[in-house]
Amino acid sequence: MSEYSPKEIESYWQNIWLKNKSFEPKPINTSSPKKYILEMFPYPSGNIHMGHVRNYTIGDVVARYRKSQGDNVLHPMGWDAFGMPAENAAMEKNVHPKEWTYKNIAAMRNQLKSLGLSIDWKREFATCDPSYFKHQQKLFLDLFQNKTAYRKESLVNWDPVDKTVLANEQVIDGKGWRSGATVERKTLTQWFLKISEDADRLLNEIPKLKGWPERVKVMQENWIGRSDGIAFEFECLDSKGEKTSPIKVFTTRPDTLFGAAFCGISIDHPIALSLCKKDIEAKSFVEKCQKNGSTAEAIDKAEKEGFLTGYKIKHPFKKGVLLDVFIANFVLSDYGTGAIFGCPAHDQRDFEFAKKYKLPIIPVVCPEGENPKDLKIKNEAFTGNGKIINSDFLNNLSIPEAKKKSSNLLVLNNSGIHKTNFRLRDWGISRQRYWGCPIPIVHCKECGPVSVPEKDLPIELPDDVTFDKPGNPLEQHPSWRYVKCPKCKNNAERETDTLDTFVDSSWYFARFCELDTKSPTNKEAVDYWLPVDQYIGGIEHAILHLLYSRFFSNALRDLGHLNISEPFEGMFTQGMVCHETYKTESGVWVEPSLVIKKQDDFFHIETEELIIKGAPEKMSKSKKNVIDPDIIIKKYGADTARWFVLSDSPPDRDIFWSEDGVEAAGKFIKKIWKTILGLDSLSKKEEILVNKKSQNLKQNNHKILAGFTKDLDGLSFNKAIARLYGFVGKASKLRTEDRINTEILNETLRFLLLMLGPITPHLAEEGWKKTQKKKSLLCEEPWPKYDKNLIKESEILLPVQVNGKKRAEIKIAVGLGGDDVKILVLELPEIKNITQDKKIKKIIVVPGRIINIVF
RNA sequence: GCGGGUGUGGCGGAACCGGUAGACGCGCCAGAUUCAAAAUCUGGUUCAGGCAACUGAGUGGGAGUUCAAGUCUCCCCACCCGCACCA
Repeated sequence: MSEYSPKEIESYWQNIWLKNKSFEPKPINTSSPKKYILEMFPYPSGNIHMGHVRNYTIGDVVARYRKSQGDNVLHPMGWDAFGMPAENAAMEKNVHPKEWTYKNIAAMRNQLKSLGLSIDWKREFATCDPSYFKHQQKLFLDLFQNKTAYRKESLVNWDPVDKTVLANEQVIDGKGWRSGATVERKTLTQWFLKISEDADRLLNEIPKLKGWPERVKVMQENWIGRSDGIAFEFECLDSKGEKTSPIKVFTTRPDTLFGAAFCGISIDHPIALSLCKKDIEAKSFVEKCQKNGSTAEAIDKAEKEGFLTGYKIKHPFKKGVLLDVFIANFVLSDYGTGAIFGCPAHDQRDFEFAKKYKLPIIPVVCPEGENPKDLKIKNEAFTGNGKIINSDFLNNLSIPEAKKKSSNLLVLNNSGIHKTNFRLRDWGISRQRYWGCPIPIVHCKECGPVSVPEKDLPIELPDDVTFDKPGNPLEQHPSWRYVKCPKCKNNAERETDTLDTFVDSSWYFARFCELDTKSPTNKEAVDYWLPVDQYIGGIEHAILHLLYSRFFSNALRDLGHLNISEPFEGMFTQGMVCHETYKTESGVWVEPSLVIKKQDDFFHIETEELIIKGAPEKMSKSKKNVIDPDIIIKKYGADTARWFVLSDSPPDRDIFWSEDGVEAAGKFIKKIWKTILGLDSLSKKEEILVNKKSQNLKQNNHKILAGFTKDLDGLSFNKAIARLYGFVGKASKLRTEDRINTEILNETLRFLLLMLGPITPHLAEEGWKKTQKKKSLLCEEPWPKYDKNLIKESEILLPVQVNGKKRAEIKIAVGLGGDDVKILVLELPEIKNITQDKKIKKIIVVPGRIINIVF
């Protein structure tokens, strides 16, 4: 075959690799170093999209390259298969979630295989396989036993029509995204994992994550949000002036206590709750606050408001001073103690509150260089550094000194305790849904929540369910739901909540190490393979998935399933795949394939309407700017698609899909194929003599290979591909009359094929078979070695500057010393012209770099 | 508001430690081939001026350090992303 035909060769090689077990790793006792390469597993929506193509191509290049470098590579694939879309499909299309999911998996598996990925498919599993979630249930029971998993009441977004709990992002303008019903705040008993207990470790280990992008680490740090402060008590008087139980507050700024103007408590603080029972106004204020949404915008817009309770607190340092206690809408109930003291001069929220209620604004920190007497807090609170003023015994201290001194006093006199608070809350894992991993707990009136005995695992989902009624079908399935208590054998009920799908994806990477039937992980296998050396996925999982996985690894270590706490040694976040967007004048999105360009304007192919070209945006169905990978693979082949998503842009940046770009990639793939055949036929000419051109070619071979290797090591695929363009360009120009030495030609061809291997594996493999005498597979070949001595030049072209401006070039021998170079340079006609009668101050010679003449 | 990132030709992007700015690709222009087109091949392409050799300007803007700055320092500007009443 001389015509390049991806359709035939791609599926041919995919089958050969599979038959040959090329991508199954060697046994774990091998002497070669291990490399675990993993891309985030996909949700089986039914079709792969370009984001997957990019993600999995990047991973595949790394995996294939590492393998050729002699590493024992694990590169598995699976399915994040539980979750809402399957239930939505069940409701909309009347198809069972299980059937829908497995059908999608089958389709997507084929699509992924058509990309020619070096996956060990033997390890494939879906999180909805009972053989997977059986072990997850066991893990849950372990976590329940060691009290990492627990139940508590919590406020949830409740959709009264769909009878389900909604995630925050499913609440749009206070209404359920599907039903449109007004969402209620409801208290439900939910399962939680104590991730907050691990907060310090999760934070402290971030700097150790050397192979992670800086921004992901910063995002996690912010998310965990540690703050160190002090919790202490205010003595409290009720509206009759009688002493009641003290109010406990948390602050990071005890140094500003002398600026305190009020005390704020949250709407569900015990004092607020008891007040609501007696006071209608208090009650209506609290209700008003509750109605206000919890979305970011609602919070942003909400004015700071409070309700004067009549309670007063005693200032701990100022004898006889009493401050009002307000129920305040901006005090969070689930952070700190749900109560604060307000210092308007040095906290923006307190400042706004004080303005509204005309409370005193006393500055207690004076910025450096300002006169305390002139100091006025006008439009915003001052949160910067300075010296303490207006604060009695704290005066003239620095902020840290004042913090220390006031804290010590609070510890002595006001039950103060040094405390660290985290923004990170415990992880709510209950979902009132059918298509998720059942929680293996039975609720018994006598015994409480009881673990299902291990021998009864897995608790599978019942198949005979319908989705015509709102709510969780598990609740409406009596034979599944009503069981005997494993402990006392009395009537009891199964837990009908299922697990958040983030639980499924928090340990799948450990399961891939070995699909052990007896236990969640195989100790020997995880000890060998983990941590994942290179994890690759989208930035959208920068916080939750990665944080949960880090937490889970540590929890699993405590349970003896692993011996690492950090699961991902290297993390890489690839950019999105974007495409131009088109809209009609009335704002309706239009598919790019329906748009035609005439001169400088765009028109609809069918309706001939004027079309407005919008900014390139992430491919999404709603914007109708998706390109189906299937179509691209059918038209150009997988190698072209792989080439395109790797070329042009660095992998961590967004790429812009363009028809011209793919077209060009397709053309170049064909050119590579022709070049392979050309080199092959040239190399049959038996040239023994080594001429200048041969030598140049040999040097080029080794130079390109050295650069290409460096690029792959640094994940700079766009640069690697740019090198290949040059390499192939040069190789394609070689002619019989050049009389290139056969051995060197063979080397050119061999280097080319091996470099192509990770990027366009089918093309490379086909070329290998056709041109190399060895019967081996290219994907089993070791990476070629370049000769460092060959890369060194004997002569180099150096730029010559005059006063920092390039004026000439000079070719000199590499080892030539400074003074010799100076003499040569001054003889150059271009330089003579300029320097003529001028006095030269000095000549700078940077060996191998540049020459600069200064006058 | 806080935090992070980015800014280089018409476009995507190269440029190691400060040392020839614009590699490579797209697009565009010219030529070869062809009856013609497609495909392919060859060459050109930062901008301005010039027939040309050449000259001047140029990495978001401004200052600075240096023989030399896209790269280092300071101050601005624009855009993107994340978080956001966390006391």
